[in-house]
Amino acid sequence: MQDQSPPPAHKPVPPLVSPRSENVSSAHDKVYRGLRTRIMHGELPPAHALTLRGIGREFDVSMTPAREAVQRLVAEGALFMSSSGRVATPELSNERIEELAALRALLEVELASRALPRAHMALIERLQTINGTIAEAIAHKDAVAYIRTNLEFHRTLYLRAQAPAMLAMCETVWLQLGPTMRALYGRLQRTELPQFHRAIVAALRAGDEPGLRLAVRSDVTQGLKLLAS
Amino acid sequence: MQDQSPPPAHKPVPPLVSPRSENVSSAHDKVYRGLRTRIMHGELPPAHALTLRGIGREFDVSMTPAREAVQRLVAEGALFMSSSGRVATPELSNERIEELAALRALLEVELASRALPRAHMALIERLQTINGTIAEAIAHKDAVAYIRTNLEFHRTLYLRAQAPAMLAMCETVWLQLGPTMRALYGRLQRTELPQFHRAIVAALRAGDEPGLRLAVRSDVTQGLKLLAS
DNA sequence: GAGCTGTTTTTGTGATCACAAAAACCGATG
DNA sequence: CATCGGTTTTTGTGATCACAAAAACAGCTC
Repeated sequence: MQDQSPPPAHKPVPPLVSPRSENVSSAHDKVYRGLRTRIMHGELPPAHALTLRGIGREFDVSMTPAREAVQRLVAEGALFMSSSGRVATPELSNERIEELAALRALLEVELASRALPRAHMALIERLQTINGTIAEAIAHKDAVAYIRTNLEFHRTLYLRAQAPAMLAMCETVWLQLGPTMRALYGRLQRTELPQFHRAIVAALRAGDEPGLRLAVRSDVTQGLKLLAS
Repeated sequence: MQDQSPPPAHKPVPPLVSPRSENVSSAHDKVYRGLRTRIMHGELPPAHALTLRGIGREFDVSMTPAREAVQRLVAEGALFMSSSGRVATPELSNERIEELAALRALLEVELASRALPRAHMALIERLQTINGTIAEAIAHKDAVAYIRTNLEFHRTLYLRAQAPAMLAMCETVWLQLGPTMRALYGRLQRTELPQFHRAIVAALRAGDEPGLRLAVRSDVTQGLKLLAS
């Protein structure tokens, strides 16, 4: 009976590899950001289930930071939590999608309108470059790359609006739509490049505010109308 | 001091008062909702600091659910977290307040517009009743009651819009403005009852959509314009 | 062979603990 | 009297554990 009653057992101090030095930015933030970009970029399909222990294993942290990250994403609508606490990416109803599309239109038209007077040449050229990257993603039939670069186009423009709270709300909507957009563009297999993006650039160049508002509204609305099929 | 040398003895199982039976809805939700309504209703001034252990003591839970609730509120912008992890109610800059006011106008005009075709007589009468309660709160110089009933007026109307995602975003904005509204109305000491609320009710009764949009926009904007003083 | 029941595994929840860093405190010194 | 130094206290962070409930699985009966 060598180890009959291991009295201490109380070894709660694990490695402790000295987490200081270097701005690790708190482990749960790493998990939060990792999951957030994955969801927003459409790397996860709708109704994809996640487990806290699985997340912890993947990001090499314990359950505590994983839970905080998940809670935060649930609060933002990026994940849905069942009554038993299980979390999964949302499977949106048609009414919900239409409502989120209306929200996108409302917010993004305003953001674009505010960005217009501050849009200089360098910004417009950057937007055109991004448009080229989007065309590449479409040519490669890479849905994730398409979603990511498409959002980058919009964010680049809206950053000029100098309206951080409004942009944050906008990104929350994108987050909620992430898995749905993946499912949508995944089965859509579009081959044309976004026509409205060119209209946006043209309106910016011309300083045409009504044209810009219409182009943004059309771009935001068009993709999400196809799901009625 | 007083080296008790507390023998751990490994007794991690506390009372465990059988949390089953009854839908306790998970302890952190109780904390979240409690803090959320307190912040939204303006019971806390701006820059009011909170501690996890203090929250846990107040709601009679441990630090874990308190942390989750705080994380969630931070994600929604209801609390701000310093780099060292301390949390406090936000002290908004003037630009931020103006931006949030613009967001309120954008969202609430749309919500009111969507609610208009569904607004029946019972709703209009309910709104008038709430207006009476608001007048009482003003008479009693009760800032918290004023904020609470004022938000109730708006929420009652917007619920008819059948747009839950939009209403949720709207409430997030209210949440961020809670402490600021307390500070504002606290030192304002207004005695007149809200003129635009009557305009909203009148426009609803007349089915006048442009009038409704203008009235809502004015009501939302007016209060927050005074802070330039 | 299909359906149901009892068991086993998985999973979320909340409490506790050790630790690091920030904050508060407090005394000594110029 | 103010300021600086060190010490003590407070506070957030993350890991771990026990437990309950849900899910998965197995075995048994009809």
